[in-house]
Amino acid sequence: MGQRGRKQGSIGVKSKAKLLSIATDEFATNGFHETKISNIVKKAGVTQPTFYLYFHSKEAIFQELVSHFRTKLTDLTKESRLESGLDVNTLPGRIAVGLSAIFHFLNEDHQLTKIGFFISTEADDIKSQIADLIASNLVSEQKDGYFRKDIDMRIVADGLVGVIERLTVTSLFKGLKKPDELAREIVDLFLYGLQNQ
Amino acid sequence: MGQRGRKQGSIGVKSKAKLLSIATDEFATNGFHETKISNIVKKAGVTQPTFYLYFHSKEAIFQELVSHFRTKLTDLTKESRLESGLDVNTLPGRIAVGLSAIFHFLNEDHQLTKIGFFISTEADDIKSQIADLIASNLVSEQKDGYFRKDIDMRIVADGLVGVIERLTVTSLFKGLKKPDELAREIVDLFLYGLQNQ
Amino acid sequence: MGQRGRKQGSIGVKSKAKLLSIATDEFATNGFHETKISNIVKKAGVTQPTFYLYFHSKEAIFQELVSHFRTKLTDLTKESRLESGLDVNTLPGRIAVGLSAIFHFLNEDHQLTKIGFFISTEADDIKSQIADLIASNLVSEQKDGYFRKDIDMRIVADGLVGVIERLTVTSLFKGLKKPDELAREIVDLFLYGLQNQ
Amino acid sequence: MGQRGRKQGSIGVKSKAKLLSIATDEFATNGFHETKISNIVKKAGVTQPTFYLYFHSKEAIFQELVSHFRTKLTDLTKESRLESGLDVNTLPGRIAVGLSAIFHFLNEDHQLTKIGFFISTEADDIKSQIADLIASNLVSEQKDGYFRKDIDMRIVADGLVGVIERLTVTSLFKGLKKPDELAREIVDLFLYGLQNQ
DNA sequence: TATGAATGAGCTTTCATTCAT
DNA sequence: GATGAATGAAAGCTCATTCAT
Repeated sequence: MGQRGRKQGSIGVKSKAKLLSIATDEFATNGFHETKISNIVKKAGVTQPTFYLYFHSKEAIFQELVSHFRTKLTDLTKESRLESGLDVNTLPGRIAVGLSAIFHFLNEDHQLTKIGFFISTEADDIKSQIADLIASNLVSEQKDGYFRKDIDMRIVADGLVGVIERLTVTSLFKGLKKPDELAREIVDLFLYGLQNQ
Repeated sequence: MGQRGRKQGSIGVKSKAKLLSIATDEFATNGFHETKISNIVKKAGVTQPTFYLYFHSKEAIFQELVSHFRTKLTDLTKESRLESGLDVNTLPGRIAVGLSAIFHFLNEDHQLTKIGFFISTEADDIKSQIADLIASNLVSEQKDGYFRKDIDMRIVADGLVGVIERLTVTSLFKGLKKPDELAREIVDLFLYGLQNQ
Repeated sequence: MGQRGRKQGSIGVKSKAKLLSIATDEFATNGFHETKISNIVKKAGVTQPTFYLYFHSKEAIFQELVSHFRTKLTDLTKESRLESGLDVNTLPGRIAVGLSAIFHFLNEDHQLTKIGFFISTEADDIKSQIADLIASNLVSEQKDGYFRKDIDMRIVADGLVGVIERLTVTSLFKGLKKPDELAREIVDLFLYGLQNQ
Repeated sequence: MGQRGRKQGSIGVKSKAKLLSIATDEFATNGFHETKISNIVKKAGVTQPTFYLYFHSKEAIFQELVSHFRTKLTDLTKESRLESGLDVNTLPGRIAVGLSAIFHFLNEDHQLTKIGFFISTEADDIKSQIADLIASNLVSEQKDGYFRKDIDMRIVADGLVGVIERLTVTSLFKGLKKPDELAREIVDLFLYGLQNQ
């Protein structure tokens, strides 16, 4: 551990934050392997050993970013479960709120989202975890009579994660839609489908 | 004329095919950077210079795999456009056919699919291209009156690609659903939605 | 005046002593290069700059240990010279006394002995110095008629140092023999040899 | 392993031998840590990767040297055991022969001897192993009636190893004595002792 | 008497790639 | 069609040491 793990004054905290922020950019832009510590520290205006004052290794700083992403996202997903006894008319709006919160988070730091969703080796695992949470929410909501019963919620949950992931980059990141709009449109699609009514 | 301007006899063809096949496995399993040429040639039973007889570079062999994937997938997508004047009742089945063909292809070579969809830098680009094609199909099908008009087909197309991508790994690769089932369920979801009718 | 020209109060003295003691353990256990200042200070509960308050450098603290060892050992060796006019019958006992004192010292602090005898670059030099002193003792004792004249006392002295060094680790440190026993047995061997009389 | 372990032509063998020889010098002169691979390859006229073509690591090349030393020395020691039924008058000569062979080997490559006896971490272990072999020889020779029975052969063996080690550097390496002389003098000392007869 | 923060200098190791044969 | 041998270029990481406070 060396000096890592000792108390840090405000200067140290600032240095570490700067390194984290630059690392986020670099990892998101160039991927893990193409990101060089030498480059990060150069942009941060410190030397290589300083980097190792705050992070164990290249893997460690990357992991710190991924873990933060995962925690935030799973928390938001958990919070999106709907209570029972809701008026069916309010359903679309209520679902959209949860989804919108997720899109807000994903939109907050594009670079971090890229890392968590596409760059990290855990990306797949994270998406599965989110899908699990969503599936569990959907099943319980299905039991509450909010949704039709003849559909496999595992498929819906996985599909929803795919939709979120894809629209995040194609629509949200490009500024084509705002989180709330996107949430509303997805809810519309998933609730009512494409059929000509 | 093969790679690098040399004529290749059957031995050369065999070596090249072997290298390609092993490379597919390695890239899919370990990613681009963790895949070492030294490892590929060891498993293929040839030396490093032999590798360079068939491929310009590590990038080149990787690109060969990705391009193949992209071509096959875009072709299949193009073929899935529906002609006009269809009976609306046959619609779900007809859509499912196209989708099923795509899942069949994705299921054919898991490793190649992983490369094209998740490992390659172009993954995002490929998905966008597929989404473009699907969007164009959907819009024209929408004009044919097959779908409701008050929905943004860009969103639907991107979403569909996300659904395909995600369910490919979570369901198809794990053998939980067959291509046809998966196609049918997705069509069901996208046509009729989740609402309790 | 202490190290580096500063007066040292009792706290400083304690810190320095602690550093020295921990350094002894570390150097003896891990060797010079494997011993990290960062490790020493961590175990001592101080920071790196504090270390440099008491010692110029890693070399300096090491040197302090080695010098102490050397001084003590050479002093003991000098004291072991026998006066002339001794009764030949008391000879073995008298020699053993000197040798025993040396073993006592070597046994006092195993870690320090390891450093002085095996780890330091000067180890060889120290042993040569001891051998010189012993040789000079032996030659003068030889002139006093205590030993046979047809033997090269340089060889005997060097050999004796080798014996001391080796038996220190193989016998003394393992607690197999006490200093006095060891001294007596060595004297027996060196005086009378292995021959079947 | 990379390319290591493949068949090597005569050029490769030469490169490896050169690296080994230079490494021996460097390790013996500067110790393990002060020896830099960069220095070894510079002196060998090759680049760093070439080094790793032949050796796994710095540790590995060092180990190769130490193992060779250990094997040679233990073999020689085993061969020095005396058969039973010898004329007691030939004893000193016969013992000296074995000892002389050992000194010849130690004198052959001073640098390698330094590594095996003083630089390697295993040095102590090697000496113990040699002492074990010698002890076993001595005990069996003692049973054959070649030596007095009232002496602990463990002590003699360890002592002898110390004597060998020390005289190797102080006498042999400096050219003060030849292997045979040295062997003879040591035998004289160990058989008859210092006493004035 | 002590520390938080930082660094200069350097080391081992890796890998894609190539040349001569 | 294939190989033994070699390399250019760099990357991650470590450590003793110091400055400002």
